[in-house]
Amino acid sequence: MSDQYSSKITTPLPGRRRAGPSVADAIALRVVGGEWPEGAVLPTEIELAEELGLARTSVREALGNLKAKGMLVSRPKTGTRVLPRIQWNMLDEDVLRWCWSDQNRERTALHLMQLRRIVEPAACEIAAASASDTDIAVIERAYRAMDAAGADPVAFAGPDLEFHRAILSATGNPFLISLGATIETALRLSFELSTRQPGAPRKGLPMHRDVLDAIWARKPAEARLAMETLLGVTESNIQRGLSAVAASPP
Amino acid sequence: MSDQYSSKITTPLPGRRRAGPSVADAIALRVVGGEWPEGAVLPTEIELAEELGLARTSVREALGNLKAKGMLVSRPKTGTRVLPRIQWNMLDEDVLRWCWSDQNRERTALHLMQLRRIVEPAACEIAAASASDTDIAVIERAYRAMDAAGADPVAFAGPDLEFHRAILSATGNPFLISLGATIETALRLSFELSTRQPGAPRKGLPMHRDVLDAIWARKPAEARLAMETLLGVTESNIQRGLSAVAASPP
DNA sequence: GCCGAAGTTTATGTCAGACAAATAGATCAA
DNA sequence: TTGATCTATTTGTCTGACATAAACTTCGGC
Repeated sequence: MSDQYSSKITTPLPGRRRAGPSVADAIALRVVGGEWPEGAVLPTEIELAEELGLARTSVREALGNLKAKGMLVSRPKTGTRVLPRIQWNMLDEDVLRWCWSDQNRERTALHLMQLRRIVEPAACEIAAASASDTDIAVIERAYRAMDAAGADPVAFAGPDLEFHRAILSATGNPFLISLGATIETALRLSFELSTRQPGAPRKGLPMHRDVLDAIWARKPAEARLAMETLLGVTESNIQRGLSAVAASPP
Repeated sequence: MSDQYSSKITTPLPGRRRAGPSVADAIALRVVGGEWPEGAVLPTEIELAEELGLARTSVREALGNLKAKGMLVSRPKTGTRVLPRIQWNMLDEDVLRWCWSDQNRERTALHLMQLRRIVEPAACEIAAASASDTDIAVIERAYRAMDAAGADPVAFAGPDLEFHRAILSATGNPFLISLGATIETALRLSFELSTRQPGAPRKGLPMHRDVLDAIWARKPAEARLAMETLLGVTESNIQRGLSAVAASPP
């Protein structure tokens, strides 16, 4: 019983790389890249496996991943089809990341900003009304880290993300918390855009302070207003970043 | 080449049922049911396969599905662990459906309502400002179908869902559209709750009319207000439904 | 007796191949 | 022409063998 693996067929198989989730990445990027547009049928699993140099099992795993995110659907004989983009779960971090490498990321950035201006002020209001002291302490710690980062945009980014995420978490609403993950990904992606202006992050610090103070003082209306102000400035930063990119392409 | 399948080993294998996505359902329900709490490591793939009477491949497919939704993570030797619920993608339709069968669906229902009151009035405002005539026509068609359904709660539900979904779609914002799918699932799930009062749906019809009229008239502020009113009534309906369930358990 | 290095164990990850089931498209009969 | 049947093809499932990684154990040196 201990030598169940004694039959040494042992095909050496030179490269047995551990592809991991990058297989799903590879296929997803080709989908958003338009190689197979909405409604198109992509190659059979066997063909994809040959093309990628993988086993059919691995390709199926990746395809199953994309199916779980609403990007694909497959039926016997018919094959695997690309679903219309409206059905994709854009709130999924991976889908968002993949779609970011789209031709028009400008529109995506503005849509994300629109979402943030809907969700974050409301979350701020709820947090000011019902956050626990622990929740507020997490927000404050993020603020202090932003302050400590000084003018370094890279060191500033992490605590900035954490600040906004902590506010969403402080609502105690699981759906808003999940949205927080989406927004955090969005922030990370649009980081390059919003920091084309060298001093921009540091200039936003007082507004973060206003948000924190309003939550700390348990004043929901003020907290909402402070966040609206902050996001207004952020949006114009991003818009300026977008025009800068348009003026001097990467 | 045509007889590549000529080697007839042909084990009859009595039941080769096509389990489909119900495997993921089965495992996910046991996860949300608390059989394996957050941080716990669940049985090995082989054990799960034996227990469910499936092949390891099928179990892996289901587990991969749950991994894609942020519920599980697995590493060699360590096994597959349940991630903390904060990391679950609650905005995914499947995750939402699975979590609905939780012990405290009351809190979930209220959190969903909180999300709706944040998102839908804002979406209404955007739709009134920028929806195309086609978008508005879709909303109007849903309204007419609600009207035609009369007092039948079951016939009323479908167009009701479509009405709210169409408004989210009319924003043209992919993220809000994805949220529409989440909210539609939420509506479908909470349908039983909000219609414990027999005449409740029909009574909400005029408020839907107000929303439609405001969008039609391109008055964003009014549209937002009308939706806020509608959701206020909906929330109290759901709350009454919840107390009714608490009073007389199913 | 303590500690680091090497071996062992065990779970997931990957590969390969044989069916099973479903179904779109072709074929054939009334 | 039309409807039922047959066929080919694609996804879905099962089985089993390894590959890889990491927790655990063992053992040698100090």
